[in-house]
Amino acid sequence: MVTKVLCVAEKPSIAKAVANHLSGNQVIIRNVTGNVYTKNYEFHYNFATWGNCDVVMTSVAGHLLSHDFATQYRSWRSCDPSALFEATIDTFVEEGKKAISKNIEVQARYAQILYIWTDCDREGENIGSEIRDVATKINRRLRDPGKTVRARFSNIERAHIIEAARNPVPLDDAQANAVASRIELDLRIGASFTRNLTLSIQHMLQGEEKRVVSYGSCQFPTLGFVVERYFRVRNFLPEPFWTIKVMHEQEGIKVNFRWARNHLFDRMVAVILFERCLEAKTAKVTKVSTKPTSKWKPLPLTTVELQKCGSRFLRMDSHRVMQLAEQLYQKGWISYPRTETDQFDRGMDLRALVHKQIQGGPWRQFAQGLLNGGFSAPRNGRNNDKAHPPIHPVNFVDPSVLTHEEQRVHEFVVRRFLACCSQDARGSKTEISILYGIEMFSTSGLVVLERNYLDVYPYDKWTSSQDLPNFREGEVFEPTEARIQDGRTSPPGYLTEPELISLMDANGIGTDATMAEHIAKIKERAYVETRPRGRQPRRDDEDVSENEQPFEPEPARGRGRGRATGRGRGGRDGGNARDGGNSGVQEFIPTTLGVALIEGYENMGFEISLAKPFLRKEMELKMKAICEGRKTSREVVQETIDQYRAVYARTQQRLDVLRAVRSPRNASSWDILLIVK
DNA sequence: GCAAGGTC
Repeated sequence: MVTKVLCVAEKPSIAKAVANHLSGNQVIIRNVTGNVYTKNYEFHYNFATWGNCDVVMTSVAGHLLSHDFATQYRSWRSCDPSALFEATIDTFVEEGKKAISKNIEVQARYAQILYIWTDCDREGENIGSEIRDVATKINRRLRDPGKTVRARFSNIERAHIIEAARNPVPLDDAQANAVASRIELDLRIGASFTRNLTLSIQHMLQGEEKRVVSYGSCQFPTLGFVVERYFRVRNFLPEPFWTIKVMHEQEGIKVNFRWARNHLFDRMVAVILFERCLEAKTAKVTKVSTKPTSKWKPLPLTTVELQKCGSRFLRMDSHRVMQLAEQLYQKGWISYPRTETDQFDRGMDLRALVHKQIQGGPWRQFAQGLLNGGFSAPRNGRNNDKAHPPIHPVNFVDPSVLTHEEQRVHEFVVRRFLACCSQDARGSKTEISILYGIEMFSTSGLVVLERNYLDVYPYDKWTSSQDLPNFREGEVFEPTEARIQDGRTSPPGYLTEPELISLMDANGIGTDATMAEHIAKIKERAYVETRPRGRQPRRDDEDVSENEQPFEPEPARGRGRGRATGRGRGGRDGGNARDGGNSGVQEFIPTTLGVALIEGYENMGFEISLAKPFLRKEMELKMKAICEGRKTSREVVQETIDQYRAVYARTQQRLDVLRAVRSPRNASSWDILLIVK
């Protein structure tokens, strides 16, 4: 008898791709009643493990099961919110997922093998266990050893998929359990704190009665970043500094030289050094060098990068960018938009993808140029989620069939991809150093020789500077002008969306798919407000000379106070230098309520601060411990709940004080701030 | 009315 194998992927696109590879196009496609996205692919396949099989390949759409408190706890006033720490949690299939789960049941009934093809990450392992739960309920034999397996795959390239089909492995229950703990903790802690905060504070807030004051393990650290920057701006103390400016005019060109010491915070010292320069009268050219330089093309596009670029270049918030990318993906124009991978797989035929783009669009000729010899393999970044390639166009679409907003995101994706397949920009950089007294000064100039990728990627700026006059090494001249100039350090700017995303990314707050949602959530909750950043006034500590090339300028805003440098950024990208041209990008300012919440929890004196990103990191460590068998999921849930109970109790005390002291009528968010402090 | 994580 032929073995029946039921394969289930995490999403329809994977089911389709895998079915295509395994079936050799001998496939029957059936619709699934009640869900327009899910399809069943029926074909034959000779598995190394089970021989010739009848295969049904289908998919779920993310998690199949939902979790919520038992019905008696659902109403907000049904119980004390702290009861949710131990309330019964029901697991069920939500209405919208019933058709998919029914399909699994029907297909699993006579299957001998359940073959899970979810993404190879923790969530995927958990989704796999949900699929197994549904299938084994109908068909208990699938619980027997070796009857439920999963595929290990890291991309959907043909040879790789066939290799994965050859080597099924067991589902990793430890990983699935780790996620189960995460789900339970987020639900219990989020719901209990949210109900408690809302029911205690709501009536004191102006505006709508229905305002929710929520706590979430991702919302709060996100808000925390905004508040922290806010205070860094507010508490900033400008510090005076002094610098020496040297200008020399040669061949009719005015050249400004930068002091090697940049600036000093001690006026006396600066004046003494300046006087020594004047005493020397002449300056001597110590170095003239001209070297080739290049500006690297961008890395393949990840979700986080797409969101940051959306804010910077398209003036769209990250949430909107993701919505549009999702639409473009579903219409089949771009690849899967949720990816951490910034490396293209070797097996991918990138030239074929470039070829599709010669059909039209303003990038048509550039794409043709790549095919005519301009092509260069993309750079490899450091990240690979082993599930999805970088975001790239998969088909040509006439821009006129897209909405205006779709067009802009699509154009960015296409241009980014073509830039990746192009060559670095090349230039020539000249550096001139002089010794004036015993002080060093320098200037530099740039000539762009080959624009290459820049021609298709207008989001990067790299332009030739003014020509430098000829200086000879050893040449001595009397500078046209030398003066001492004072200035003050200026505060960093409020947090921008690209910066916030970088911080979340670096601290593991949210995932590529959810970061934008957390940001949208804290706006919706009125914890923060956004406004377009106006053009920053030119800072006086900014050494912008006319012949300075814009290549790798000093970090944008917020150069610190000399010793205590700058802001706490931990991102890979932490304040990309390209921020230079981003007037109009949104900046985040916390509301009084947002500040009150963070301050309130920060000042509680616990070793765990709900506002800081450590908690999420700790959660990550605990999940790892479960995965490696060092802890059980029960232990982790129990000890974490105990920690939060302590914080909850303390919160409760303060909220009680707050309620007692103020009558609802004349209280304001400021009162909350004062009292929780 | 609540979280965060998948996904359409």
